[in-house]
Amino acid sequence: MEAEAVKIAPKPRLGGKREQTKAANRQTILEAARGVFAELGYGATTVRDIIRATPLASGTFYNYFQSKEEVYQAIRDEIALAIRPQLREAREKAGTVEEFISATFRTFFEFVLRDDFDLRTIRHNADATRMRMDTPEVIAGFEELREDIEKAIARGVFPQVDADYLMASIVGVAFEISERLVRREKPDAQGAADFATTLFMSGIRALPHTANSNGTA
Amino acid sequence: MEAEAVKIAPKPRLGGKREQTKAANRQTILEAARGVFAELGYGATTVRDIIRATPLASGTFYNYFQSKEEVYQAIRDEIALAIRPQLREAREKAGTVEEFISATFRTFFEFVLRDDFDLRTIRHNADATRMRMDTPEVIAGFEELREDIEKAIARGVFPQVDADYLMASIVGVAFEISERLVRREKPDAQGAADFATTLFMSGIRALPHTANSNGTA
DNA sequence: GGCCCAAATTGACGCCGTGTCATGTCTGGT
DNA sequence: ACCAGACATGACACGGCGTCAATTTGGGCC
Repeated sequence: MEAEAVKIAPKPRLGGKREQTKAANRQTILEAARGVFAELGYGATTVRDIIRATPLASGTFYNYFQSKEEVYQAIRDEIALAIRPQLREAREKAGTVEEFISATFRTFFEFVLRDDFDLRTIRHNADATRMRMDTPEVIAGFEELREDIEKAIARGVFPQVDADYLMASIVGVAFEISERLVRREKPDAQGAADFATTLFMSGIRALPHTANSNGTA
Repeated sequence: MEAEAVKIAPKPRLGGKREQTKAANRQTILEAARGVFAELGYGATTVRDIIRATPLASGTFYNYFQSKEEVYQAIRDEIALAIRPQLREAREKAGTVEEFISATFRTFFEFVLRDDFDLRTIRHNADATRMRMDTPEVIAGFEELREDIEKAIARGVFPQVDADYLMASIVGVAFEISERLVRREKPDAQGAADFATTLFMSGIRALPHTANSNGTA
């Protein structure tokens, strides 16, 4: 028992060629997958398609991922892990409800406009069907939002509302509006954030009375 | 050429056994699919699984649907076609913004609580991943909502807001809250509708200050 | 009833994606 | 130089996929 401790810990040197290759292969697969998902759409993509877009052998794929679902998850999780700190930071700075809400929406919409993965990937679904998948890290982001709301309530910044439903509402509005936002001719993250913020702060009647999706007066 | 016109028009008698069997087969497949989707989850289900839950042969399946996606679409579309008239009727009666919003949410949440298909089907996805698919008829329902909002604006009932974003917001809140609603120990459609309605009418600050998802004071 | 054609059903078939595993190759430690 | 273990490889067995020639069924017609 005591002697084993020496053999365990396979010394993961950061410069080790082994680790380098592993990391490189993982990235190769992920990048190939991004391309294939974007080209064929998630549904039509097969693990074989991903491997073919790679110099690797089919067996190698399964050393890194169990299925295309897991690859997709990894990609989405990467995105979620990139935006979550930004959202947290934006919300932490908020001293008022309005700042909290406004910063959340603006950060989210700006990120969505920069990241075109979702758009290209999900759209290619057959016909008019739309799809949305929330991976564990995305869902964890939802929970973070709920926690931040609860903290804000505890600090007295927020009224004492149902944090779960409020989180759900923010998430729902953020995702659905962003879907329309990216399709607009001149996508305006700030405008979308203003709309959502006003809605949450004061309701429908306070929304700007001029804007229209077509720009028609 | 001229004689053919007589033969065409295959006389689709409503009592014809042909039509009856076709309709019955279609229903058989749809019901089997509902069961299999609920049991295995959408992702894991194969067309073969659906056929096996049926006395039919594999080839027959393809006389009715092209793929499991199409079966799923048919099921969702059926649901969408069932709720859309209810939503339209509820909104048509509305004389004020509040009635419009309130009726939409209440009707939707009550329907969701009655219909357990989504819940059982989508959940079974591997791990924690969540999924949502919007079929054409569902999307058509979104458009109906947008039209109703535009009509209400034209009638002067609604302020002149961005109907597209407002529709998206209502849809997003409705779906995300309903997801939480069905998981609550004592699901309360009216309570959820009140929450959403208040949010849309007057914003966060007007939300009831007592409710909490856990019921903890 | 008997006849016929078209419509619908059947299930075996060829194709392809899946995940595995025995074999081979390379890395890093001694 | 040598070895052990980690990793890559691709052939393989399995099963789902969509098709299609053969068969059964339905109904119009006499």
